[in-house]
Amino acid sequence: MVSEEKYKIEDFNEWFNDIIYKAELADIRYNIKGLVVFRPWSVFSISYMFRVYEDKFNETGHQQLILPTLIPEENFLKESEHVEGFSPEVFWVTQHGNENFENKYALRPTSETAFYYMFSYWLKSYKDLPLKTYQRANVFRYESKATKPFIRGREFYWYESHNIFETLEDAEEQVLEDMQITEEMLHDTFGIPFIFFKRPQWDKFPGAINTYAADVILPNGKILQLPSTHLLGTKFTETFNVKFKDRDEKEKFAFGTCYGPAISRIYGGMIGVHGDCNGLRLPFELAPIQIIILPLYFSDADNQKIEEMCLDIAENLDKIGYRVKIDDDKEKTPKERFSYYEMKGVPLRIEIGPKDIFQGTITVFRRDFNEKIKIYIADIYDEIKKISLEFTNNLKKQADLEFSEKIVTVDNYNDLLEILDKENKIIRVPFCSIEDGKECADKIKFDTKGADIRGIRMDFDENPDENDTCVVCGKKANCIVYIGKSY
RNA sequence: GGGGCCAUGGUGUAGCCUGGUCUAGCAUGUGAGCUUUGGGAGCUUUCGACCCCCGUUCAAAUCGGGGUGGUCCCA
Repeated sequence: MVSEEKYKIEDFNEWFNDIIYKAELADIRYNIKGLVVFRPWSVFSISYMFRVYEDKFNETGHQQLILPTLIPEENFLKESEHVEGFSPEVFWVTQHGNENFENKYALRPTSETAFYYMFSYWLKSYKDLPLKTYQRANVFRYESKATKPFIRGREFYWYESHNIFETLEDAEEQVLEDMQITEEMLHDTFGIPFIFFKRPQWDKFPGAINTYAADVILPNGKILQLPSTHLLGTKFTETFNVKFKDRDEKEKFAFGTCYGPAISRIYGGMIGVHGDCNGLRLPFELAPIQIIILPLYFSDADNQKIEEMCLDIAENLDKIGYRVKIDDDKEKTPKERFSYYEMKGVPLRIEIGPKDIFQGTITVFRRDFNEKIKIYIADIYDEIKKISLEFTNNLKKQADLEFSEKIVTVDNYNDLLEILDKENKIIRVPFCSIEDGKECADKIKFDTKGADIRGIRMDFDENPDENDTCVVCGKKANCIVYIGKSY
């Protein structure tokens, strides 16, 4: 692995590819481009993410469904903006055996056109609303950009939640709930800082009235879009004839939202945000092994006693409920085993050697601070409990600090260009409008070779001063936007 | 969609420009054995590779064409 922190910042791509391979997260040698094999170490954490997300959906009144992977072309073609947005990326299933299907089927790139087709059967009365559903699914998009394990694959794994409501206000409430869920999952549970933005009108989900998305900043300053939620209004309900009879006995179209946390991509983002020059760092709850115990044998030591102590502690920790493993591989020196488990992101490592036996201690290495501490045997379980409870929060605090340092406020166009060109930073500036400021956005994109207006933040109100002007066109600024280059 | 770079054992690479000496070097890994073990151990031994097709040539890992795959940058 690398010896300098700056490696991760300056050559994040190399770091990422390296860690994917060395920590055995994914195997990219599967012989279809953009489709990769997820290996046990990543699958464990990803499964955990799915579970906590599922609990959260259930808790907030969503019902779980399973819909088919194939979507008939006729469903897909119904909503024109949706078609236009997704068509270039759709995988089509066109034949069975050697015979062509009369009408082809899409491998779902997203499932609005499957859900709304069914909603039209299910929705009859205002009493059926709200109808909040979700499914766990793999979806397929033929990405033309370079693919990257977890971050951008042609098949990825997500939850998609599709909800319909009586009123636009109810739907808007749902968007807020989706943001709250994102905060609790990504930030509180996985320790990933982000900002939720309302996207500019020219950068919406195909078929949405408004799009809101969480942006994460990777160590190289590039932005990774994580969960997004979309206010669909009546676009899909009108297209699919999803109507209900209201209290006033009139038929009305329901109002829809959709929310799509791509778990595989969240995992990729988490790896990037928490990792360091020694490899992965995983939140305590997400680590496949939470505590690794290493006996340090010496030819002139009481190795049997060391071994017994390791077994004893392992057994007790296991009873308490930690995921523990002993690695007593005598072929590998301590150094090698240290590095290996640090690289894999195991949160805590217990070392027990002759010195520990002599002193009545164990040595604990904690991956959140990368430091070793001595703990007296009598205090082991209390201390480990304490560390385990604060571990994830420490990762989160470190990530929050890095995140805040990556955002720079500027008030003129030259500074904006300079910083976007030279530093791995996100810019915060006054801007004319995310409704009709596309010309200014295009100019920025052109001048900076690719930076986008990410939108206005949703977590709190942020207004420009009276005299603030758009850094591009000089008109009165009506919003504060954030600008950066995306993955 | 446009452009650059790359493809050699399980992995990372040298060799390619200037074809022959390549029976393909090095590191790591793998199997066996001994000594080690508090921050990627040492010795002995074993196994293991030139992406595919076509062409040039007496001769191709090396040159040319095509394909496939990877990777990075730009829209």
